[in-house]
Amino acid sequence: MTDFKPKKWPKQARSKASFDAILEGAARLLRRQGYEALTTNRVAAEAGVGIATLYEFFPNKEAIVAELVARLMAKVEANMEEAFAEAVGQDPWPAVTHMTSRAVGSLAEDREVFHVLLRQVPFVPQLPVVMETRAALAALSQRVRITAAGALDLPMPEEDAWLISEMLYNAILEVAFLDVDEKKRAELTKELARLTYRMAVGRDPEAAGSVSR
Amino acid sequence: MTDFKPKKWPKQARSKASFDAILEGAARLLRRQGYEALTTNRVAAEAGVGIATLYEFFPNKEAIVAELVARLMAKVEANMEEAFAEAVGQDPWPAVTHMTSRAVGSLAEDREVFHVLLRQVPFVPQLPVVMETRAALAALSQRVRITAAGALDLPMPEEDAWLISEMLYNAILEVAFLDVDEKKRAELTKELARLTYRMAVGRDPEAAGSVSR
Amino acid sequence: MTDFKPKKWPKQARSKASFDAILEGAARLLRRQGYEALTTNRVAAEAGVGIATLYEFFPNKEAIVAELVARLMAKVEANMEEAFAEAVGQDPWPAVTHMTSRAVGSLAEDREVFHVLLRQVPFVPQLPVVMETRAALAALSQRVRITAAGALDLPMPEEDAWLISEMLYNAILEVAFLDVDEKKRAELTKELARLTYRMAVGRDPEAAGSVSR
Amino acid sequence: MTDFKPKKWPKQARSKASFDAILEGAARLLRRQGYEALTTNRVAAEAGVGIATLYEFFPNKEAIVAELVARLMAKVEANMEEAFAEAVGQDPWPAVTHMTSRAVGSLAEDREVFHVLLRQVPFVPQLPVVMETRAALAALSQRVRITAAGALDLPMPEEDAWLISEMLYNAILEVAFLDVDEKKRAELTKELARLTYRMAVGRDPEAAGSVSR
DNA sequence: GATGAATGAGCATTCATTCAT
DNA sequence: CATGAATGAATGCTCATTCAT
Repeated sequence: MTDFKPKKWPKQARSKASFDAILEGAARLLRRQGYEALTTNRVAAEAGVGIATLYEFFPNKEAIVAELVARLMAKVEANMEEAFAEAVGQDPWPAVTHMTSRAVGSLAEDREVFHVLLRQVPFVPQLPVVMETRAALAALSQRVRITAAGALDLPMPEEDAWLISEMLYNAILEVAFLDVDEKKRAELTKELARLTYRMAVGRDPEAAGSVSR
Repeated sequence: MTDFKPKKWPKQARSKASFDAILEGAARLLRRQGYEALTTNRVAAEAGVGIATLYEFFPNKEAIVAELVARLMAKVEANMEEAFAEAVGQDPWPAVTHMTSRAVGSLAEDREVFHVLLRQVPFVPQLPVVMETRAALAALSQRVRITAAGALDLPMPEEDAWLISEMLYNAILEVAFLDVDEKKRAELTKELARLTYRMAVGRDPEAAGSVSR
Repeated sequence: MTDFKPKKWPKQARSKASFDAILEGAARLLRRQGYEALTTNRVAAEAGVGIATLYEFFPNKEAIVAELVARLMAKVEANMEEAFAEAVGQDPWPAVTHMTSRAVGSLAEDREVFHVLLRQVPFVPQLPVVMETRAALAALSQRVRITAAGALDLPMPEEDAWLISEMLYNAILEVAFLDVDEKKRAELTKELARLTYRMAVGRDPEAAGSVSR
Repeated sequence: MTDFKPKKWPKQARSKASFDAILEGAARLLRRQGYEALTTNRVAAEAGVGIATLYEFFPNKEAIVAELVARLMAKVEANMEEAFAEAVGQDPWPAVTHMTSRAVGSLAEDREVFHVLLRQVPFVPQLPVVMETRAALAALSQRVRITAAGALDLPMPEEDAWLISEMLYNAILEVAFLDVDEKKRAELTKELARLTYRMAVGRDPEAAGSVSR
């Protein structure tokens, strides 16, 4: 029904600037006032472009939000892939710690915007780009469990994996959304990784005798 | 700013009926059309009362939603308290299983409404009644850890407890929101309890020997 | 696609007044400025009601126009039926004169509005109520030909009847739309009747030896 | 108020092509979507020229339509003049048949476009070029009456001529607009000529004996 | 206690037109 | 000669809320 894609992509430098200004204006508005206050006229005003320019690029309000989500998620995904590459070959415990930290970190950079987008905008959680990013997270927890030596088998591997990824995803969001200093967030992130490890492997990563290999 | 309380409570049977009809109408509309379609005029029409009657009882749209949330949450809390009472004296593993199951079950009864309310309405997660219910869950995970014999110590008890309750809360919601048959939901719920136990205690509840190592 | 019926009909006297004011406002605007100037906000302003009141009764602009057409056409049809009753038993020539005159007269009363509606509004000629009124006119020319004694047969009765009614319909409109005094219009109307008679019967109604019976 | 003339006429071949493309684009759009869908941006897109190029040639939307009308009407008029020349010296009945047929034929070629232009665009019927073409038709009916031997006198020659030309003009349009095969259209056209003859002369062109009574 | 008619501020969206390149 | 990015005034329409009955 609603079209979530831009009408056309900017080609010239001049239109690229307008396009970006619109997305930045929308982000600023979301951050300051929430989704209910996001109106197309306000976005245009905030972006410093005419309302008609906005509609030159986007077919409707939803498409602006969707494109903003896509851009933000692209950053998150890039971060996650980088983290994944860095984690290759590491032991599972440092690996999960590192990746969780990168996930939280990349969301925390724009935490107010992510908070509004992911928790207040009805259609955002169903956006393909969001679901794909969640899928990447699901892979993460799987990987931990499989790599960890002596991991206790879970009786319903598929279901447990789903549950763990749901829990991890939501907890990552909650930690990222928190308005705390970075030290505190880092502590929480480490504990989150620990709890994930406990779920996936069945014991504490730092318990005596738990070193893999 | 917004007033989340009813203007006045119904005294006579006649007004009680209108009051209830409004809340039920709102719930039906949320279930069928989501929050975006919830308008005061439609609620009144769906409830079969005049729009002015609606405003006789509620100062604004938000107050209707808040009161609906309060009623639904009251049921959840009642269920949880009952479950808590039943769990007294049980071992931690059956206790957490039982309580998780009751939590999921009471939310699943009205899952579409809860889904819309808790994930699409901006102000609902911040409503006191919701935050209180979440606090109850925090207690649950704490209790499990403390009661379990030989539980592995967590390095940041307060933070870990918060994280576990966040994860449990969100996962309970996700499981309750799922459109699956009750058998499947029960399985997922049991696994959710297991994962919570693993997080809180540091080992699987059904692992051979109940003390790690 | 578009809905041409009022959303709801006024029940109380108060709303009846608003409903009528809207239609009258629309008519005034059409008369003064034409269809292009007919905007919902202007209609509401002209009618002296709030824009929301207008939308309380009509689902869209087209429905206002359609209802206005319906009301005007009802008057025309009533006039035509009356004229028909009066013409029963008369000779064809006075009968067709009389009926043409009534048709022209009832359209001329609101000639500017009819002009705009029937010649400038894309969907009006296709409106059922308009097509029905035209059908009534078709019957008229048929009747003349059949009743007139010694009428020369037309080689394609159906097609000729259709053509005559098209010509009569359009000429009635043109005569009614003319901005002339009533005497002049009456003269033209009589001549129009004469020409119609000539078409249908094949000779002049006042030619020597042309008296029927 | 509105300017109905092109801003400038194309001189070079390149601009001639743009100019023509714009008019053809407009015609295609009118045919497919009607006047309401005719926007300058769409015309430019359909024509494959930039919007600014369109405004290079035409001062506004109306001028495009007016020029399109002028071109179409020029074809009709050319046809009519040719037909007139061919009819010189013929008897009135074959003459009127021939000319009516040519009129209908030239309109029918572009019937959807003519339909939209002449019945849905407010200012088109008042355009000088249209009124001139109508005037040509008035001459036709006059000519028939005067040339026909033993024509019955009409009491108000001027008014009757005007009425006949109105009726003929509108009927020609209606027959041309009809979505029927060419054979059917030819039949209707012949009957239309017959009815015109009957109006103008007062008897059927094929009645036994060419003098009434 | 209950009603429904009435409302205006505000929203998403369109369109003819301009102007710098 | 040609362009496309940019625009603001204006349009159709919705919605939470009030008020006279």
